[in-house]
Amino acid sequence: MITQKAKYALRALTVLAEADDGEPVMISDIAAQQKIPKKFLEQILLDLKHQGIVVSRRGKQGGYLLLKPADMITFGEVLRIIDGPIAPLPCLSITAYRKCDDCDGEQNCEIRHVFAKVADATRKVLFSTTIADAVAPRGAEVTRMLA
Amino acid sequence: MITQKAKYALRALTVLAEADDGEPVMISDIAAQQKIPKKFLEQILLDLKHQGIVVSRRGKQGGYLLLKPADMITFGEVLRIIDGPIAPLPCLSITAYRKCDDCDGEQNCEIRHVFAKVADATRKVLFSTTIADAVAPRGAEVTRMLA
DNA sequence: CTTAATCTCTATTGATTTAGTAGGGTTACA
DNA sequence: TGTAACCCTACTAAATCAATAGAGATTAAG
Repeated sequence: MITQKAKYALRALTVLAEADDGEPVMISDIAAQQKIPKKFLEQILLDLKHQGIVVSRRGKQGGYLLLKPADMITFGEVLRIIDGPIAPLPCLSITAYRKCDDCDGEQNCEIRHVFAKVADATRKVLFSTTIADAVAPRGAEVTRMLA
Repeated sequence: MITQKAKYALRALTVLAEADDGEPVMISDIAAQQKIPKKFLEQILLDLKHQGIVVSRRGKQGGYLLLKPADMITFGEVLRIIDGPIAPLPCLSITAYRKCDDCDGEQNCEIRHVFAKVADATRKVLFSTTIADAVAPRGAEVTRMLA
């Protein structure tokens, strides 16, 4: 299960993706629109800012904007920032590798082998889907495939 | 990330799969062989027993045995018992479906749509791999595919 | 029939994570 | 210079994780 926080982050980004270019969106607007507790959303957007996903403008007329185009922001990178490693085992994580203390001999660990396949399949989906895909009207994906 | 408990469960089952047919294996032997805290393993095996994965014999010469052949026990069903739902969102769970309180209109929820693909991919791997696969010598899978 | 070995079950515990809340501090537009 | 907005840190209640503890039930062996 992904955390509530990650769900909030993804929803918030879709709001930013739908905003007019260069027009900052206020935290309170995003919170209201997506029913996200405002103070919690603040933290989330701050994280996303620190990790180079969004930028902010302070003071009156301030708010948040996407730093990169929506079709350059993948679900995978957002999940990594908010929820941490994608991999189901520490010894399979790309960003936070840690040897399993029990299984010695990773090459021979069949459990690892199975979960490596899970991790691959998961990454394929998460890193090939972007915020733009989440905003696109229904059927857009199919349309793109036929083009 | 799967829990430590799930990893222990899978390892314990591979030990049972490797035991001679009809020969019960004691908790302490499994614990020693796989470096699992014995009392913790007790609980795990009890769970697996209640869920019809293994059977036990009490008293002297007692121990645990697989209830089904190892190639009929999938990683997926073990994970469900120990860690709960496979799906990354409650609204995608087969065994523990729960409507997301925020996203109304599941058909139109694009986040759900993306994670549905993740869930499908994960299930494909987890329910097509069995304890027998985890015990089989390296390369067995390839051999089977070429046959 | 007693004893020791073995599984059975429930409760408890400490650490960590999750999902927020709280409350100032800082910036910048008007 | 006021005040609307983001910035940042700390705190907390509840749940989950990874065990540990200990009494009870069952069975094989002597």
